[in-house]
Amino acid sequence: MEYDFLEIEKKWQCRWAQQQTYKVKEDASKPKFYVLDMFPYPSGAGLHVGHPLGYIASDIYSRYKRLKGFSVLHPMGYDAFGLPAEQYAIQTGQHPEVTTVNNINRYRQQLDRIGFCYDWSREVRTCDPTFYKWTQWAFLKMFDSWYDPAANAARPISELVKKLESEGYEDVSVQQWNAASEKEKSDILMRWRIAYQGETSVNWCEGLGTVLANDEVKDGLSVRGGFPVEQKKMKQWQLRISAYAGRPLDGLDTLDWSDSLKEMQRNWIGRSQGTEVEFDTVCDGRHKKVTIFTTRVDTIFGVTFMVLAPESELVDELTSAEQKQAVEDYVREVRKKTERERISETKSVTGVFSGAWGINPLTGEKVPVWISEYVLSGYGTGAIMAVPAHDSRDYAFAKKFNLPIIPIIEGCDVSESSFDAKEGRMCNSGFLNGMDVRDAIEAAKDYAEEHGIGRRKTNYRLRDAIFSRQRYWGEPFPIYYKDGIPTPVPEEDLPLVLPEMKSFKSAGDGQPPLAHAENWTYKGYPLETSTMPGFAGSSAYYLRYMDPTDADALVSREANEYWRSVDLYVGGTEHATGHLIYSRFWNKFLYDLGYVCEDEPFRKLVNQGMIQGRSNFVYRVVGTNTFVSLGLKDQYETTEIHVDVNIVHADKLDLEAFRAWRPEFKDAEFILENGEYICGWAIEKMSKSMFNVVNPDDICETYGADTLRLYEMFLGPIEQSKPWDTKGIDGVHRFLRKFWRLFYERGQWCVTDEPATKAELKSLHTLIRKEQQDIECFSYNTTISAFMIALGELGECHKRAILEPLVVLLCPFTPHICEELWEALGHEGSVCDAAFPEFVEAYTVEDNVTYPVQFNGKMRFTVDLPKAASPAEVETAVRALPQTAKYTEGLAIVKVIVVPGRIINIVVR
RNA sequence: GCCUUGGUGGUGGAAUGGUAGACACGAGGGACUUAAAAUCCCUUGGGCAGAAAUGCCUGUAUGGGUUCGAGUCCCAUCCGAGGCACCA
Repeated sequence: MEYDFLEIEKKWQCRWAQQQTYKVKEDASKPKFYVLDMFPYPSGAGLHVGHPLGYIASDIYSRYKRLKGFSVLHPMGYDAFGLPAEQYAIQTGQHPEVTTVNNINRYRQQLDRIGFCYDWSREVRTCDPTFYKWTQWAFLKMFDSWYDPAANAARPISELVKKLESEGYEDVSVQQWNAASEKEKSDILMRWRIAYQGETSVNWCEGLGTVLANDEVKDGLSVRGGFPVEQKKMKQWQLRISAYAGRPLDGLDTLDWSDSLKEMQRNWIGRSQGTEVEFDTVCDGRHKKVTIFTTRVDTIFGVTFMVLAPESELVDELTSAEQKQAVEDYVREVRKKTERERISETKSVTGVFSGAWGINPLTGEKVPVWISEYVLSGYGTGAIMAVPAHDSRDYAFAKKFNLPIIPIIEGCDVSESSFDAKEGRMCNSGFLNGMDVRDAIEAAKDYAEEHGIGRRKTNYRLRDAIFSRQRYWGEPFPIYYKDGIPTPVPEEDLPLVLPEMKSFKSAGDGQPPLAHAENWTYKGYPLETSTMPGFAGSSAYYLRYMDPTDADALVSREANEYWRSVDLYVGGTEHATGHLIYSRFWNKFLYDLGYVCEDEPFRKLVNQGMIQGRSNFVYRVVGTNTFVSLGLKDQYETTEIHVDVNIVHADKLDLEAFRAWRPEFKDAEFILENGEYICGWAIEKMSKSMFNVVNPDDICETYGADTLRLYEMFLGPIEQSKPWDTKGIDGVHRFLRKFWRLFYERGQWCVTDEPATKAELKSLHTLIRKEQQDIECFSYNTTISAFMIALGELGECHKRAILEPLVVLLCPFTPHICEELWEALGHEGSVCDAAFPEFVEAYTVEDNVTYPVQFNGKMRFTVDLPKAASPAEVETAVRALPQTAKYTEGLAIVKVIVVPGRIINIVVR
C-alpha cells in the first residue's frame, strides 16, 4: 500500500463523524481538561491558511491530553451576529441569516477537512435564539443587579431598594425615595444598576449609523469599515464594568497569561492611586468648591493654575461675565471637532481663561482657572490642578499662555521641559521641604487627609461599556417601555426573537432599523429598538459549551462544577482589550450571583501569532508585455506587479499558468535567467488584493491535511508571527512518507515482532520525554524536529515494539495517518483512546556522565567522562586538572566537560 | 513620548551560562534511472592553511561590563514589531 493521504483522510473523517469519536461527556472517573479556541466570525471570504494556526495548536494539545487520560472538552462554534453580514444584507437585500448560514457551512467544510477533534454536538451560534436567550437572560440579571461596594460584589437590586426604603443610600434619603414616583424611582435605580440606561458621551459613527465601544474605535475610525467616529451625547444602554475595575486588575496576577497581554489589560483598566483635593474658587465674587484629582499632591506648592474640561458642568458656574463670550466660543469650537481631529492635533495647545480664580488650600494663593480640551470630562473630576514644572502637559500649556512655572524639586532644570521624574529633594514646598520626592508623595497625602483638604482616591481609566447598537443583526434587548419606564420582559418569555424585516437600513434619522419593524411591541408596549453589540454573545459562550442544550439554565450546576473554567484558551491578541475584558467582567458577575463556580473564565491563555502572506512579484518592462526575471530586472525600467502565489513554485514562475491567469498576459514574453523566471517576493498581510492568499483546501488536496497540520506547527513558535511559504512544506511531507515506509516497504506490510535494541529504545524514549516537555510549553516545532531526528536514528527499523508507540506519539499532530496505521497494526478502536507511552528514564541514560568533584566549597570542577570510566580514571582526570587550570590555589569544586576523548571545558566555581 | 516584545546563515528557525547554527527549506555535487518523478548519499556562516585527513582564526544588531566561560545575565546605543497615547 502506498501513502494515499486523500483516501485515508476521507475515510477517517467519515468514520470519526459516524462513530462520534470526539463526543465527550462529564466523566467523574477522569480528570477534566477544557481547551477552547476563540470562535470565528464566519466571514464570506472563508478560511486561509493563517486562520487554522491556533486551531491546530489547540487540537494537538486536546489530543495529547486525551492520550494522557483526561476527559477533554474541545468545542467549536460561531460568533455569528455582526456588522459585515448586515452591511452585505443592506447591499444585496439578502437576509443576514441566509448569508451567515452559508458562511458557516463553508467554514464547517473547511474545518472538517483539517481533521479537528471538535465535539460538534456542542456547537453554538450566537445568532441562534436558543443561544441568545441566555445572552438576554444575563442582561436581565445585570439590569436587576447593582454593585455593592461594601460586599465588593454584584447583588440583587432588591437589596438596594430595601436599603433605600429603610435608611437611604448615598445622596438619596428615605423620604426622597418614598416620595418618588414610579418613573423617578426607575431613574434613581438606573444610577446603580449594572446594566443601565444613561446619557453619556459616545462614539457615534455616522458611516455605520451606530454607536461603538472604545475598543471598536481606533485612531478615530471605526475598526469595522474605517468610518470616522465623533463624540456625541446620547442616551444608551451601558454595562457598569467600571465598578469591577479593581477586581479584574488584581485577578490578573492569578492568571497564566503572557506578560504583554496582562500589561495591555492593566493599561486599559488603568488604575491610578491619588488624592481628591478641594479648591475654593471665586468667580465674580461667588464662591464655589471645586474638587480636583491628582496623583501628585506633593507638587501642590507648584500649582500655578487650574484647568477644567470644556464639557464639565462647572464651566458655566466658573465663567465670569467678562469672559462669557470667549468661553462659549471656545466650548463650541471644541464640540465641533471629531475625535479624529482632536487626535491629529495632539501637538496644538488650546484653551481659554474662565475668569475665575482658585485658592490653593495649602498656600492660600490665588491661581487662574482655565478651560482646555486637554482635560477630559470623563476621567477623575474633570478638573485638575496644574503643576507646569512637573507635568509635561501642564508645561506645554503654561508656555503657550505664559503662565508661571515654579519648580519644587531642588536643582531641576525646567527651562526646556518639565521634570516629571519622581526623584530628588523637595523645595519651595513648605512642610515638605528637604524630603525625598517618594516620601513626600505619601506625606502630602497624609497631610491632606489629616487637615480635611482632601482624601485618597483610586481612579480607573476603564469606562463603562456602551451596550446598545443602532443595528438590526444583533440580540434584541428584552426591555419594553411602560409609560416611558424601561421594564424587563419576564424571564419565561425569553428568547425575545428578532423580528423578520425586509430592509435593514437605518433610516438615517439615528433611529435603529427595529424602530421600523412591524409589531415590535410587548403586551402593547413599545420594545427597545437598539440591539446588543458583538461582544454580548461572545462574553459567555464558553459556559454554554459545557451544557449546550440546557433549556433551564445557561449552564447546569453539575456541568459547570465538572468543567469549571477554560484551562487553555487559544486565540489572537486583538481581543486583549475587548472580548477578554468583557468576558472576565461577565464571568465575575455571574460568579457574584452564584451562577458559576469560578471567578476567572480563562486560566491559561496562549496567543498565536499571525500568519503573514508571502507575496510574489513579476517585473514588466515599461510599455511592453515583456516580463524580466528578478536577477536581470535592474537592466530595464520595470514595474512591479503582484502575481498569484499559487502559480509560483519556489519563486519560479509557471509561465503557462501565468499566461492563462489573466487575459492581458495571454501573449506575455519573458526574459529568463538560466531558463527560468525568478519572481521577487515580500512579506505582507495575507489578502486577496496581494494575490498571496493560500487556501488550506488546496494544501489538503496536494499534500493532505496531516502535512498541513504538521507544517503549520513546524513553521516556528506558535506565539510568533511568521510568513507562510509553501515551499518548505515538502520537508514535512517527506517525513510522513518516510514514516509510512517504516510500515510499508515498497507497498508491502513489513512490521516485525523482533525485540527492540537498546539504541532503538533510547531513540524512542528520548522522543517521549521531549514530546512531553515540549507540548506542555507549546513548543511544537521542536517536537517535530525531534521526530525527524528519531526517524533518522531508527533508520530501517520495522519493529512493532518501536513503531506502535511512535504512532501514538505522532497522532496528536497527524491523526489521519496514525489512525490508518493503528488499524493496520491490528487495533480495533481509535488511536485517540490509546495511552500515551510511558517514559522510561533508564533507556535514555547517557553514556557520558558528569562527575562533580568537590574539594572544598570554593571551587567546583565537574568531570564529564565516558560512563564506563572507572572511579580511578575519574580521579586521575580530576587530579590532573588543578595543575592545568588557573585556579590551583586552595580547594576547589571542578566541572570538566569531556566529549569522548577531549576535554573541552573546565568550570570553576 | 510611555509600556511590552524581538534582533542568530540565502530562508523558517534550534541552543537548563558550557562544542552556536539542531531540524527543515533552498542551493551545489553525486548515486540509481533511456529519461523524468520518487528515493538515497555528500557539501553548505565567513576567512585562512593543506594533496588529503584535518587544523587554525573569526562570527549571534553595536559598544561596554560580570564570569574560567555570554546568543543567553547586567548597563548604554541603534533598528524592527505590537499595544497605549492628552487618563492629571
